[in-house]
Amino acid sequence: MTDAVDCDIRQSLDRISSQMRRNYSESLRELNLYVGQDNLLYRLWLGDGVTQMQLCEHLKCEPPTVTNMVKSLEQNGFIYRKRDVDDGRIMRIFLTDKGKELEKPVEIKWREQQEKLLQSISMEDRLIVRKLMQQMERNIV
Amino acid sequence: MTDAVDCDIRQSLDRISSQMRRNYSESLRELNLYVGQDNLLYRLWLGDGVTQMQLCEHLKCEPPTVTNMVKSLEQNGFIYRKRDVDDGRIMRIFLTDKGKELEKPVEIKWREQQEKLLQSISMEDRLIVRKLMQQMERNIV
DNA sequence: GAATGAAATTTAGCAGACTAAATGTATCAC
DNA sequence: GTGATACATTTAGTCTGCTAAATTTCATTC
Repeated sequence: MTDAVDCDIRQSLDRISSQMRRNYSESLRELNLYVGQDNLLYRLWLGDGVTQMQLCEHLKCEPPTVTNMVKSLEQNGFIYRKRDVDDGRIMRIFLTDKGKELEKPVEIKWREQQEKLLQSISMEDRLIVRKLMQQMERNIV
Repeated sequence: MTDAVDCDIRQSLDRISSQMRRNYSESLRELNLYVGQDNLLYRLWLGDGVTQMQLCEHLKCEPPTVTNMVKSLEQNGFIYRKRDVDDGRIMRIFLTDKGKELEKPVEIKWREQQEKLLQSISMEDRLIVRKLMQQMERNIV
């Protein structure tokens, strides 16, 4: 019995996150963004001029992944890169106007998807789920 | 407030599933498998000779993804493909001995990861989480 | 039975994600 | 200042995942 529940939770988690990814992907394509790029831009909306290593930490991914994402976003005119004047190893990433303009529309898409995910779940239940998911996060680090 | 919780849940979900993916990936590399291939093999352990379309449905992904996964698994000697005798469009996928031998070791890895994810969470809470996640699954289809 | 349409798979091309290895730059010790 | 080491980024190559379009085979309809 224990096993069945455990297994269901893992698989359920998997199905939810991959379906969410598909939904976000589809939704973000309307803004000419690929899924994941929104999260990189989000870090820049909080304040740009950030290094790629800082983006790595925020996105929780490896440097080559950031290199590719940054390249793609630059080619599409959402950001630009500038080498640091004091430390030649460092690339600093900045938003273009086109990149800044996406903040509001992306926020709307996020809200829509979140509401869809949690519809018909009460506030109490949301709090419980959040607490337990935070525990899971600590468990798997 | 509502927003904050919603957002936390979405992001938490994201962090958990990507961390889980990393953990599974690392764990499965010891068996010479890439993450996701275990799930394809699982379908074959239930019974092989399955078509690629059936694998699509099981993995909930698109045909080209299955083509690539099957190619990789075939090259590594875990499975082989045979064209259906009655319908020349269909490829049927079978396990090799090497593929069959992975069932137990993969099951152990799954159990390990699941236990890690849910440690220190009570049975009641697990049931609650499962119920709410099932609701989320229905929400986002 | 030839043409049309539907189904299963593949190809090409792109994105996120990874590892391993290379490059370029900075720092620090001697 | 030269050499060793550490750090930020890039390159090359692989995998899962996708879409769009091509291919092959089957089924239907006229």
